[in-house]
Amino acid sequence: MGIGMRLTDYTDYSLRVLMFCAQNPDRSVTIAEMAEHHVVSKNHLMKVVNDLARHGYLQTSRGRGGGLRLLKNPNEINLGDMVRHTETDFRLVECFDSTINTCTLTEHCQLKQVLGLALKSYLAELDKVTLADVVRVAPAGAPKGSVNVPLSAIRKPAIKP
Amino acid sequence: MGIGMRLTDYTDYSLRVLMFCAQNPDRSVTIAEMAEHHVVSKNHLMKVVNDLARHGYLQTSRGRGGGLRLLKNPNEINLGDMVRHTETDFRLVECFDSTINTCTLTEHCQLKQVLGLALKSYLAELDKVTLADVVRVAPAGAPKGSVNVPLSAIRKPAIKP
DNA sequence: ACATTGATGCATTTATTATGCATCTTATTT
DNA sequence: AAATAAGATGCATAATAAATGCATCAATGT
Repeated sequence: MGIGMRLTDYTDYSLRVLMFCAQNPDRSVTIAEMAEHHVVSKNHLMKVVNDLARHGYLQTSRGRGGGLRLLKNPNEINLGDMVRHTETDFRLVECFDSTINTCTLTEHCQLKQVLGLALKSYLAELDKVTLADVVRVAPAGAPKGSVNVPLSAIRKPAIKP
Repeated sequence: MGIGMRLTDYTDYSLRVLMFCAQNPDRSVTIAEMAEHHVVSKNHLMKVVNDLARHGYLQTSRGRGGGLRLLKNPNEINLGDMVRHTETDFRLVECFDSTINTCTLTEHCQLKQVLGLALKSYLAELDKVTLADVVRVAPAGAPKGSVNVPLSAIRKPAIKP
């Protein structure tokens, strides 16, 4: 069992899109291009890109010559914020709904608070980091255009004794 | 979208089982009892309990009068360890599998490390806490035996603008 | 006009989790 | 010894969420 602390591919691709844009600041990149590069469906990236645009990360333009551009400087794009946007469900254990809860444990149970602190700590760590920190420009002569591997192909089953 | 940082019900119930046992140190508690109290299927709890037993948290005994007992002191049971046991998938973004990866970004991409640090920070926070910290014994006269609500009944859809 | 590119909504597939069922083992009680 | 009360185990099914695909529309440049 366990889905645990895993982030969605959605978040993963959101980050990749931003990284890709950050690495190509001098031009418009297209969804098709990234879909090919990352071996994801265009449709999936569409939504990712669309969401990023809605959140003000990207400027998009249609038609020939169109594509995406970062609207912010990479060093102004915070990973914590990103993850807060793309990951929607931070429910952890919402075992105690105040309206219906009658659990005896509740009054003295600190679980919720503890997990809340842990999550806070997780995000705080990401808050320290910007896109610029994770994307370093490739040095001249680095192999370009190599093909990426789709996430789905490299999923390894969680090993559990 | 987003499953995000949510812990599984499995983890949630694991914690609840331990908490329940911790609150009844003077006797054996049964799975059926907890299933009723927490409104979960016995089958589900069976696995939870079984796993906890395998990991040395619980002593189980069959037959009439049997049930569960904590094998450790609540203050020796660490929440970080617990979560590491019950949550199996800490993959985050395993976008870069060394054996097949040819992504250009990889060499200069710090994403993995950054997310790793964040996770570390999350677990470190839980490492500070023991079962004893989250379970405080109810004061005399507190209402006993009130009924809990199954997680499935209180799931609220994630709201996203 | 046409081609290219993103936008949107809905449908489908896949993965994972949660739950249920059947059967077996172990212990206790009578 | 038989009945009963527990947990152990494996397989099957259902529920949920995520990933992907498809169809159609809107905008923009040539």
